[in-house]
This record gives sequence, C-alpha cells and structure tokens, in this order.
Amino acid sequence: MKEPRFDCAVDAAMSVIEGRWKTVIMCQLAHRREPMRYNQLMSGIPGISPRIFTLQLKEMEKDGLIIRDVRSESPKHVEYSLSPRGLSLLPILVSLAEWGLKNMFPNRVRFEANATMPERSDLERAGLC
Amino acid sequence: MKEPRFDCAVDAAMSVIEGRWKTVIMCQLAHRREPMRYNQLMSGIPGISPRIFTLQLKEMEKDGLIIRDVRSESPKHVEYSLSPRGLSLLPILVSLAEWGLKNMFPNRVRFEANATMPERSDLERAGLC
DNA sequence: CCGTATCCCAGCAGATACTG
DNA sequence: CAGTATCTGCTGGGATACGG
Repeated sequence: MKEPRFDCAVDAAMSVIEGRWKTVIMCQLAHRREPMRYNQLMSGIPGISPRIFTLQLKEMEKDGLIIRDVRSESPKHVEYSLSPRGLSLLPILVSLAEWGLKNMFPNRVRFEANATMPERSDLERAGLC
Repeated sequence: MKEPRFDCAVDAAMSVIEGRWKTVIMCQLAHRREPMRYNQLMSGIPGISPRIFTLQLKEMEKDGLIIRDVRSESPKHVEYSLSPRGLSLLPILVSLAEWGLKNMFPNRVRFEANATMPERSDLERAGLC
C-alpha cells in the first residue's frame, strides 16, 4: 500500500489494516496489554522476517495505529504500543475474529445462517460506499 | 491469496475479505439489495478491469461470500447476490466504514480518542490469536 | 452478455547477512 | 537491541483484445 485509498469509507479502512501481518501485530499488542519491544513482539509472530516486520511497523506508525517510543539509545530500547486510534479498532478486530471462528472453523462453532440485510439507512450513515 | 490462512481467527477472516475490490463489491450488493448482473455490478465500480473483477468474484464465491446464479444461457444471464455468510459480514463492514469515516476523513467527523482496551476475556473468547 | 486469453509489471513478501 | 542492506521471487493487479 503506498497511499490509503479514499474512494469509500470501508475501502479506506481496509487500506490501512491490509498487510500480511498488521492484524496479527495488533492482536499481539492487544493480548499483552502493555508496550512491547521489537524482538519481544517479533518473536511472538512465527514466520515473519525482520525486514517485513519493520515495514509493517513503519506503515502502522504512519497510519497512526501504533506508537513507537524510543526509550534509550545504546543499548537501544524501543517500545511499541497501540495508539488510541489502534485501540479503537480492536472491537472491530474482535468482531472479525468471531466471524472467522464461525465461518472459517466450522468444526468448532456451527455456522449461523440467519443473518439479515441491514437497513439501507444504516449502510448510508456509515458511508458504506 | 491462494488458500485462506488459519493461524488465528482474525487472520483467517482477513484472508477472505482482503483483495483490492472485495469489500467494494460487497458494498455494491448491499446497497442495491438485490441480485445484480455482471456488467451492472462492474459498471458500479469505476477502475476495475474485467479480468480482476472475475477473479475477485470467483474467490468470493469459493469462500462463500456471494452466490453466482446462472439464470439462462444465450443470451447468458448471470446474477450475483450476497450469501447468508456474506450478509453476516455486513455489520462488520459497517463498523469498518464508521471507523474509516472517523479516522481517515477527519475533516468530516472529529476523531474520538477515548477508546479503551477491551477485556482480555473478550479477546480470548473471540479467538483473537 | 459474460466472461477468457494474453501479456505485463509494480510492489509485497521472504531469506540471509550485516551494523550503529 | 533494533533494525538495514541486498538480492530475489511471486502474485495480485492492470490493459486490452478476443470468444462462446
């Protein structure tokens, strides 16, 4: 993602949370509930390489989802934490996780097929395109 | 995306809604509130090319978000609609859109900075990693 | 009308080694 | 400790033309 997309509100939000590891990083920070250091955070995410990890962090910082706090140089000590904006995204990630549990792991939770179409007024108030 | 990711529930959900145009397509279908035909749907999405459009539709169908219904051959008539599963995702897209409005268009709505950390029990019940 | 076929490319992502 | 540097590959996305 170079620049966030602004065509519609959902798309704008998606452009900020898309990225192979961003939601995972947010989950880690949410789970630990306190600022985390670079290696501490990375070691909780198996399979990520330092380059990609740094890139994702940089984008998330630029988009205001996380805060990077340099506590000391040599020995360098940096702490990452969720910003208020990132925090405000957590309830949505929780909803997504619940949806994922129901729909992607059908063996664990039975799929609820009784969803109904939301009112159009709700859609429009939310700027859903 | 080749195969959905299953490491954690959020990631699993994200792997299904990621894709340059998927949320936009869902928005269109949600807004119109009735089955839409290929060209009708595509013409509501400026900038998309037929190849990509078809690819996104195929993936969404495979992931059970939409239903593809062939009503007749020659003249070919196909209708796309949201499945129950796709429908069940709409409330989350609405939340995302609201978040996007607040955070990506700060001129239109003032940013609310009073979010608080959800309880860890909520996170874990949702399978948030 | 509803797509494929073909070609192309930028950018994301990964592995590994290295440094202030 | 917290990152860069470098190289490399893949694949998602795009333009355009054509086909059943």
